[in-house]
Amino acid sequence: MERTLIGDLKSKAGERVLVQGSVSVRRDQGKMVFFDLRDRSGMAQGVVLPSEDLAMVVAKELRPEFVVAMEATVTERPPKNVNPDVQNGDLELHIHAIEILSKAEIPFELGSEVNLDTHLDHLPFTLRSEKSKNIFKIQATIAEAFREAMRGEGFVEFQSPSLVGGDAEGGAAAFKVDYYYDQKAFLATSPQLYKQMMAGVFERVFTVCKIFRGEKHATTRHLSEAVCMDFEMAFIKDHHDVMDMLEHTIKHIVAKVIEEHGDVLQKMGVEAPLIPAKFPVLKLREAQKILGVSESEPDLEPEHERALWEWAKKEHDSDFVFVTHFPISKRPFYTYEDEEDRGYTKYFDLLFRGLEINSGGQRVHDYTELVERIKQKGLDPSKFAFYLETFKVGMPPHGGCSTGLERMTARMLNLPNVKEATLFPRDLNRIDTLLSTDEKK
RNA sequence: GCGGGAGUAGCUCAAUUUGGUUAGAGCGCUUCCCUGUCACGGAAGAGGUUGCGGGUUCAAGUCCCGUCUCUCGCGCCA
Repeated sequence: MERTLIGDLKSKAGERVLVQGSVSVRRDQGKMVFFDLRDRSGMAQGVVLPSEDLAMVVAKELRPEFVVAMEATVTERPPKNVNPDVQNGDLELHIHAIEILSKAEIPFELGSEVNLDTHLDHLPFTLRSEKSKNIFKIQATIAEAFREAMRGEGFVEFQSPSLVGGDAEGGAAAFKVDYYYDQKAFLATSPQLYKQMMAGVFERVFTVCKIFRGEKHATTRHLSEAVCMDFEMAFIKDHHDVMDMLEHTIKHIVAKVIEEHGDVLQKMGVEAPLIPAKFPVLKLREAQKILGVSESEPDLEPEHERALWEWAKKEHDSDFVFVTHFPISKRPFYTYEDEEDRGYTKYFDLLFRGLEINSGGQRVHDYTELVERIKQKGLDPSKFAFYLETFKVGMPPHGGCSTGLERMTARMLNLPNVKEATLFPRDLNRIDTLLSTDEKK
């Protein structure tokens, strides 16, 4: 018999079907046994009636998470037994035969509220909970919507290398790789330099890739391994072109998440993001003035970022706010200085509900200036010859930005810790062990 | 790395400001009862070296020191 998905049972009333899935709960009534059975398409109640002697023997053995195949007749429930609060509450499966495909022994009830640490220690199990499944389905939608928006604007997706010969940003701590005999190698902390090279090839490019940062700290917003959604575009006027493009992609992402998962957001008690007609934009110094903090600080502190969210909500009905014009001294060598606001950059951060989820801006595209800027940072331009060739062979004005996928997911769903929006989070203390077969110790 | 908080049953947590009998609860688990449950219900039961090491005391889950782990905040950043 062909497998029938639980989501399709409604159209099979009266028919005998084969369903396969996992037992969620068993309610043993003595002479009758009820189950909730779920598969990828949904949940339905099954019942083993007293007349089903053979099935009853197996039914008594079943426990939560047992994987089973059942032959059953799809039956409409009598009106008094209809349960309007659950999926398929108007029908049930009258079970004739049960085959146990896999037994299960679970550490605790699936979906119970556990501490983050416990959740992470049992990921193969806890990721199966409704909440986790919803989080990562939505995350998949975010990445998909990003790609959609990019393709719609003529961007070409490319694959960025993870093994690189140096640390592009200079600041972030890179993981060293011991492999090459005579060259240093690292895991990429950003696709930045490759993105620029590719903008020279296709004008408009994007990538969704892993980045690795070995920063020695533990916070609710940092991971050693994260996913970034980056794009880079040529022939821009200035950073506002990048911001407009970013705003367009964010709006597309939010709209698609609401369209496909609006009911889930509601069930999770999460409000849809506040999207104004136009995201508010503040220069760093304006933001500092609003917050009443010193305008000589080179960046905003997390506390200030959260305060700025309050401001954006109140003044602009927005969960998003751009902050631009950070001092050039604190930014990488490729950052474009604003000719009309010397000492400050055509760069921005995008804050979403008080957390930096994106940063980007216009890059230096003039070869001579770039060499000069590398020197100013105390770096050796000859070490950047490969990258610099991009500009030597002619490069249009360009810019781009990078969105943290986990951060965006976490803010979208009001998850306090970004690790909750990461399937298998790695940080200073955590990496999955007990995977290898030859671990003898 | 620095600073707060925490570590008690499989999970989530209690254990009276001021140390005191055999460390409790809910959920889960095991066995039994139950023909309409849907977080089923009922009865009984198992389950703990209170993270680890040391100390103070007649007496330590509780106080002190060390150590490990988790968690939150901060520098940095996606």
